[in-house]
Amino acid sequence: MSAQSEGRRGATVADVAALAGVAKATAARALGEYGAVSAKVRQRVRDAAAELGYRPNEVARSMSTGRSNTIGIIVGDIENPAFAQATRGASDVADAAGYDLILSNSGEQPDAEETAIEVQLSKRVDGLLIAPASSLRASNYTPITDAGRPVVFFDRVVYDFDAEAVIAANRAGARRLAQVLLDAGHRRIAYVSTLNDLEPVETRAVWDEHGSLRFSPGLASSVIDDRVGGIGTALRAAGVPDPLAFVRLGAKLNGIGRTVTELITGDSAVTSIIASDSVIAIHAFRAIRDIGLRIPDDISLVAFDNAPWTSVTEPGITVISQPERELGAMAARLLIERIEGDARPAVRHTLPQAIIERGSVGPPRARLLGSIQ
Amino acid sequence: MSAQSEGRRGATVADVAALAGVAKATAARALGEYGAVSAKVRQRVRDAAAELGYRPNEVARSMSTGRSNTIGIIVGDIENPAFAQATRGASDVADAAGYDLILSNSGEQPDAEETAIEVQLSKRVDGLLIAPASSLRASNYTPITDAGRPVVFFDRVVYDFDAEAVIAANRAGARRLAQVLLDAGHRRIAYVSTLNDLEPVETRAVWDEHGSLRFSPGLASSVIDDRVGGIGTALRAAGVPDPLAFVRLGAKLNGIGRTVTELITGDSAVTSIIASDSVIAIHAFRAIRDIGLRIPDDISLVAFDNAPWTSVTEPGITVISQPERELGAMAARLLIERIEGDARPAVRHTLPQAIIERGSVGPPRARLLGSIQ
DNA sequence: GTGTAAATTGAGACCGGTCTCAATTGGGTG
DNA sequence: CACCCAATTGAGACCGGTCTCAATTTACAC
Repeated sequence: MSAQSEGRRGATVADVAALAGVAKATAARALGEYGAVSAKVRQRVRDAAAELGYRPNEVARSMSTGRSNTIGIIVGDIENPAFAQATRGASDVADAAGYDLILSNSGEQPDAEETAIEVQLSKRVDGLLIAPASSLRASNYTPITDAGRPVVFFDRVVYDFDAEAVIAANRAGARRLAQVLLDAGHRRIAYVSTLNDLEPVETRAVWDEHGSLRFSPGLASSVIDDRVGGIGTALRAAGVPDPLAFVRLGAKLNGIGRTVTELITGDSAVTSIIASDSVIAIHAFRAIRDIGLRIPDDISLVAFDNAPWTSVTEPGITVISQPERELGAMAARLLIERIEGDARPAVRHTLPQAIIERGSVGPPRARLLGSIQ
Repeated sequence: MSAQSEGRRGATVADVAALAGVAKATAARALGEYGAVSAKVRQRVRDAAAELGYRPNEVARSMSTGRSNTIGIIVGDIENPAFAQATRGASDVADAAGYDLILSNSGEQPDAEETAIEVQLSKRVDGLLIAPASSLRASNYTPITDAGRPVVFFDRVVYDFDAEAVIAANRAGARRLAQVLLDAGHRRIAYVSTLNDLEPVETRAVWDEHGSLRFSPGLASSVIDDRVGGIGTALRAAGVPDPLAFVRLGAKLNGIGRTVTELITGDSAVTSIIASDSVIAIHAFRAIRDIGLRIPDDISLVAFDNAPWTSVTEPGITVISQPERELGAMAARLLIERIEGDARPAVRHTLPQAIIERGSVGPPRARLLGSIQ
């Protein structure tokens, strides 16, 4: 007792066995619910365990079984509500199946992600759930399969790595969002994202036989790749001459306002904006208000990500809502199946997005520049 | 090589030692950077390790050192942005110090929290970071100290448990928020929280010699305890007769609108509302708009939690912003210090909150009931 | 009462590191 | 060149479980 309160090492199977008067192996069987033990002995062992306050040492168990009942999850930034929701979904599934989650933030840096993976593998996680920092850097993930561990990607895909993935139907969602604007009469539609992709998008565009826009090589984020592709496809189908003219990648967080202002008031004279996420949307919303324009009368604004605030502004913002939580949950389910033996070929699962139409889309207004300032 | 790609167990120190032609102990020393090894041997071992693709097994290391370099973190719900931010803060600090985070969600259920703690202790975490599900249930945490592990609470405090804690200055913040309303002339000030506390608050109120409001026993959440205490103290100091009259705890998420509507239009005829968090605030905001009232002309609304949307509504909402990230970061710092030997007596650290005044507070308006409907 | 198969129990190796302790090697000094 | 002390290396125990295999007990049939 005093030993216990002094923070000493807790009781072990050997201690329990000694108190119960049986062999270590027997006590272990009774405690671990494996192998055959007579009812009488089991009870005796359990009583002994209770008396000593025995708590199984999972580290030791992992040591001999090679299984840790732990899953590694690597997200860009847990503060990002999308990742937080996906993590919650994964956590609930993992929890129900008896797994724990080791969380790492990559900060969207492939190098940081690489070390995070290394650390997690060292800790002998049974599998990994990853929102890839870059869809282009397949080399980050080979150590995982080399170590014989399964990995499931979520939210994003890695182009040249054969692994299960669960993503949202961004291409369809983007097409839908663009269509809403097109239907309202817009032709000058901008898309703003913070994705930092070095090379210009235009030169990589490839239009396939169905008139669908693809990129080669793909964009650094498969999400943005799908969205730009979907928007471009929709615009071109509607006969818009240069579908990629108003795509703005690589916006800096504190430069979004300026980017938006330029798009609206500059030569581009855009009449509507698609924000790639709610952070961009909020900056765009403020920028539009700051230059004295009104939504949807002067400018239409739509966005990905059904953030709480989009329903509370006046007007509410038309958005695409993402199945974030289910993304994480499904990825976790798939991963656990693989951990427990499933060896079917990897497939990419695509979860539908929903459009939530609110009041931020109206007909385009003729060039505004003159009336401003 | 083929063994590796077949997902076989990786190389061990013994394998490396054999290849380098030294004893296991020597290889371990060279690899683990402990003990003395000649430069020549160290190089030979490193080369061998590289050749075999050796990756240290942290589980085995934990087994013999008793240290896991892992910290358990238990939050109510990682989807809650406050917890997500605190977790990020903790994660960054932990990461820099070489620790990993095992994340659990308690769902604010003390029983779930108890099992989460049990599991984490079984995994031999070096210490725990906990946002307590209940400030009243100290018994949940005795297993931690019994196991000789340190624990640091954050966001909330546990009244009868002696452990380090990092919390925000909610009492001061609440007083400040109430004062803003009092200064604008309000006397009928409501406070709405979803905290589910069984017993009525009034009967537990204790006014100390300085005129400060305390509760005995304390409220189930020390955060709400501090806030109600702060508000009550401010109201009483301003001569408001029954400071607790419009405190509404236990609001159900989908009943917030009704609660708010009743507070405004019912007998209470409240002229201002303090929302305990941004979710309540958003419901209140909508409810107020739905009954056709305007902020701040008809009703003043203030809230805890500087959620993004509060800056984008018209008008913006006056809020108290919480140092969430720093809460987690500081808690992690303190925990790691304790893990690494610090044994100073536990203290409670209080981080300041900031008030952000926007446009949601105006002078009170005379009873509105007649003009509604 | 005896034989046989099944059930239960015990002994000890093993997982992959760390760590203690003794043995060996090496360098410097007189 | 012998001697002493420090540095380096090796052998093997240990952490706390699991698991294999052999020994022992039990149950049941004849």
